[in-house]
Amino acid sequence: MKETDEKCNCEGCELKSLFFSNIEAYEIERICRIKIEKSFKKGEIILKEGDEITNFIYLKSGMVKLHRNLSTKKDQIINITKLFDFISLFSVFSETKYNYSVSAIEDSVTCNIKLSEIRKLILENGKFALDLIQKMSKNTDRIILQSLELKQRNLNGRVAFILLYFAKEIYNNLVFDLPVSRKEIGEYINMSTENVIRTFSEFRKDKIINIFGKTIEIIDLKNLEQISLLG
Amino acid sequence: MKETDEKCNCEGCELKSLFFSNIEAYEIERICRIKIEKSFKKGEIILKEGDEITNFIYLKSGMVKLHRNLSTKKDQIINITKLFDFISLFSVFSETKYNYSVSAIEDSVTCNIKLSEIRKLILENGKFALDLIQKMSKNTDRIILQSLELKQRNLNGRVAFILLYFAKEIYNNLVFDLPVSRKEIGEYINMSTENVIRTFSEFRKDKIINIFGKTIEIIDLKNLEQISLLG
DNA sequence: AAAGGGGTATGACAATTATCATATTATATG
DNA sequence: CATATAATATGATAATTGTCATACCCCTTT
Repeated sequence: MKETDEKCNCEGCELKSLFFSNIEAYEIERICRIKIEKSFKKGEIILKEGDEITNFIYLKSGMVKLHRNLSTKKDQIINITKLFDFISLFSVFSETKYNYSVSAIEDSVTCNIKLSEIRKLILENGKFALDLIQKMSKNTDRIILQSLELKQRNLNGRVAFILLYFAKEIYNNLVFDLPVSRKEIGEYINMSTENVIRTFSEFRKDKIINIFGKTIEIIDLKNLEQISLLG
Repeated sequence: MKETDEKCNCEGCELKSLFFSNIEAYEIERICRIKIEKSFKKGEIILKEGDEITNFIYLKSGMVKLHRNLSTKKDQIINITKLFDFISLFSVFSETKYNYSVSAIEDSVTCNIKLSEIRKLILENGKFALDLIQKMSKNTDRIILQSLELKQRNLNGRVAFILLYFAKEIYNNLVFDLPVSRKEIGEYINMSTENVIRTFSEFRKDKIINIFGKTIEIIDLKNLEQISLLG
């Protein structure tokens, strides 16, 4: 992990709309001084279950997984998410310690702002508060709904669903590189590694997808959507 | 459903702390005028998937289930919750229409405040905004974590978990009346009705619980906790 | 070059869970 | 009060899913 303490270069940041469109110039100045950018290499842990919650963190670039430990050998993945998402997501305003971890699954950059500063902004700036509530709601909604969608499906349906999630929501492309191993996909959609691999193979045999290592190509979108719908 | 338009009688309401402790007297007056209390009989629908989101709703008394329709015959229960919970919970600030329904599983009373008024309060009153964010976070956190806990467990574990949820979180008692049918429990913890019944029977045979119709008595708490932990 | 580890892959088998059938009891409704 | 309907209950069986074993490949480390 590397801290960059450069000058405020948030012009390119999409979250500017949240943090800056409603904020007076002098407030921007303050946020700029106090925000800390951190870089993480693929595989590095951004925050760990049990860590004190002191900062409001969002993902400026890269991709991360939210996960929690079930036992020495087993992990449960809560969400895989990309650009401009809040990653210190839930719990931030309701707990003192994280009950989940966040790890970089690609080289990532986070922007960190002291929670106390965010609290101050909420107290002082109603427009900011309202925007923040909306952004946070979108995020938690997404997690809840995805979890509900996944758990009603059988194995085929779950694999189809998650492939479509990667293609449509994450990569916006029918060809993409899986950012995680088959094992991690299993931890995400709640099935054994072997069955993830097996289902991939079946989809390949049925000419629904092509597989080249981590690279997936969806070749029969309609069929995959149907499996996700019915499965 | 019955609307009661009586004078402001919110003194006994626990949510007063949220709505009133941070609000000036004239604001209280306004909220009082605009809030609408509604009563629902057991089984009545409080709000329906697809309804326009116009009000901020919380449960003043009774018990409700949040659920969504999967097909003509199948329902998925998202959460069962009681006194003083937000029930127009997620989506309120991020969608225009509800993507879930809420039904009364006991006679219930809701308090309804126009969303526009809540928005106004957020904009004008930072302390209120911060409290609201915390309350909402607690609620969505609870749903996400319960969902994660449930889906890692096998059937025995899930049934044990949900019985403990009722005993500890909802009724605060080792003896309680199930507020829902076995079918609904299955929809909640994602298993077939038959297996819910079967698991209940097994727990009874193993002298972990007693069953008298809807009444459940936990007689071997330690064992049930162990099953919930390991299952 | 050898050894070890993790990821991918596949088959065989075991365990879990759902479904179907049927019966009984409760509850609602005319 | 009778009758339909839903809820509870249990057994038998089928379908789904997980586990174990094995193999291969691709790294990294020694």
